[in-house]
Amino acid sequence: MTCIKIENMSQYIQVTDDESEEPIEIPSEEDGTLLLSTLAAQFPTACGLKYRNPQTGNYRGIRLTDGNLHPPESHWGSHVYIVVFPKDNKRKGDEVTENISAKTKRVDQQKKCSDLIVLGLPWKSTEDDLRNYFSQFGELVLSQVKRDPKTGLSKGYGFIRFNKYDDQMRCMSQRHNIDGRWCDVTIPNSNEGAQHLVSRKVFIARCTEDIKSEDLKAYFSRFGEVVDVFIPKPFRSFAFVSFADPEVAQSLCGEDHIIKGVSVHVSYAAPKGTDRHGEKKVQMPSKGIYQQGGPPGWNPQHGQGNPGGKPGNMPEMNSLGMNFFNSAMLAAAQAVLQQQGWAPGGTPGAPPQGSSGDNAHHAASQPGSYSTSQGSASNWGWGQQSDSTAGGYQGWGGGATRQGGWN
DNA sequence: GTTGGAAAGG
Repeated sequence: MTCIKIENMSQYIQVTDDESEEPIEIPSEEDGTLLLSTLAAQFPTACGLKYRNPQTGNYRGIRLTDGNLHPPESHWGSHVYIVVFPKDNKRKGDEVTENISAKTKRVDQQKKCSDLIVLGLPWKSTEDDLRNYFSQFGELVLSQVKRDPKTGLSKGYGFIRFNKYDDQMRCMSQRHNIDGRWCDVTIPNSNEGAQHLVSRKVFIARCTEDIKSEDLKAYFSRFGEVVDVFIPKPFRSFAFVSFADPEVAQSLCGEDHIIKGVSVHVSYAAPKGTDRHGEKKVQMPSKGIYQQGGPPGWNPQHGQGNPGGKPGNMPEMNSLGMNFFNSAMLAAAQAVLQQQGWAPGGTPGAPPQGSSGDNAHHAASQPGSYSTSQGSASNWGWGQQSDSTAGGYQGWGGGATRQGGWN
């Protein structure tokens, strides 16, 4: 008489703590029971199991004796079992709906998240540096620095991703000083998601050629910290000014200001690549606006550092050290200011952090050294200004805006 | 006559 050995009754049981999620499969014992300890290995505080009875739609509890969970019939079947946790004081219904809505919310948050590009990184920044810095906004699920595959050198940008949309939005809503460089975080190749953010940047119309970037910075700094000025070359009678605080930018829009005796108009900076009517600009493929027949040239010899450059505040002066404001103009300007309710001189927010003679060195050793615009926020470029020729860069702070983005 | 500068993932 032979005993028929029932071979390996053990099976994998589908278990989850959330019905809206993928179950995990955990093994039963050979006698067909499931050890609570096996369950607890996956769900540490679990105290039992239940499953939905397909006939009634009700939950059924699983028998538990001595740390063994017993299959509802002779076997576990193909049910998906739900982990039961100690209840605290909560009513059952509350807990279930709470769990579900919390989970739904989390999933929603994740779905709304996207990879974010970080532009303007210091050359030396590593994945760890990014992670360390950006973790202050929330948990990161991605941190990478793009490098030249050959040399391994950073290309000066990278990608991060948050788990929570809220974290992502908080992160995108400000600029970041990473190791002395101002960096922007945006959604790559798209404005979506950043659309509702207010621009930090204003468009300055009716500029004259003798309004230099340092004039603009000196003037607009009274309203708030100016983090970038851009004047297109060749001269086109307009400029851009970016503030650390978007609200400052917004508050100036629509106003006329007198700078060096010239009435300039401040308005919203249209997203790049559109004009003020929001029309997309079409550019002939072969002819760039920069130079004949080629991609925008990038001039490595310009740039770098700030030869005789003088950081810090200077009054309304040009590179020759002349004071542009005669007192009549000053009075006029201040009258305008007062009429507009502006208090001169206030500069809220942290000052640009200097510390980056350093980057120039890195930059110098970079391939293709497009490091020109990576001047530190504290570099004023007084020196560059005077000998400026075509193609010269004349801002200072780490390239505030990039293609396709607000700033 | 008045809307941008380097880099956007193999």
